[in-house]
Amino acid sequence: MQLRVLAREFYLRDPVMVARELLGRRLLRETSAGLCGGTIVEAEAYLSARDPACHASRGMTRRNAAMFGPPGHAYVYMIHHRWCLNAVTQPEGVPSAVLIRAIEPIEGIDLMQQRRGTDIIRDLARGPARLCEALAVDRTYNGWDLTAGRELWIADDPECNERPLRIVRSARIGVTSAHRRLLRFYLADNRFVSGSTRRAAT
DNA sequence: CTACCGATTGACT
DNA sequence: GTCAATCGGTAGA
Repeated sequence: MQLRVLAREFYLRDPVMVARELLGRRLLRETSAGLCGGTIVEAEAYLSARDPACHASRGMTRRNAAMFGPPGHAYVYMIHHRWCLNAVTQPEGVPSAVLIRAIEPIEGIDLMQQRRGTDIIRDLARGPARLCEALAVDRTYNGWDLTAGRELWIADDPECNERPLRIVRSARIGVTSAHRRLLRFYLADNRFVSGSTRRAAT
């Protein structure tokens, strides 16, 4: 089954909308070692200048420059010596993005097990840094065009689009500022979601 | 140059 | 549930 690559227009929108709609889509990675990837089950929105938790809220630096670039490209950053993957949203110059926090492994599970050093499928890509390790994503993919449909891309999943997804909204994980904002989205009752699966009180 | 911090994880109580 | 590891990015001298 051929999965259709998500086009630039998908990302040319508010990051909240993009975060919600990335759930159920397929994140894929291909190297000489083979194809791997899975269904996105958890994502967070980071909202440009007015969001203190957004890396770009205090202007452009060498690190966050990709966030100011065109939508549909990757923003890869390091935190606590581990890599995390974002998809840049909104028009060029508006530094917003969606952090992809977890996938449910589907393709190339053996390859991901090898990269992660564990056989436990639930631990392969549950959390943004584990996800990057499983997919062999590092800073060389900062700025990568996710709409190119090779090496690292996101595709539609017809099966997931057929049925309505049960999406839960909560506060973002590890974010100390702007805790009132509920900008994390995940699939209800999915074992591959990281962190707390409690809804934030409204 | 040095000092501090963090969108995390894995180990441990 | 708690907590330390560990180092690139950033700000500041």
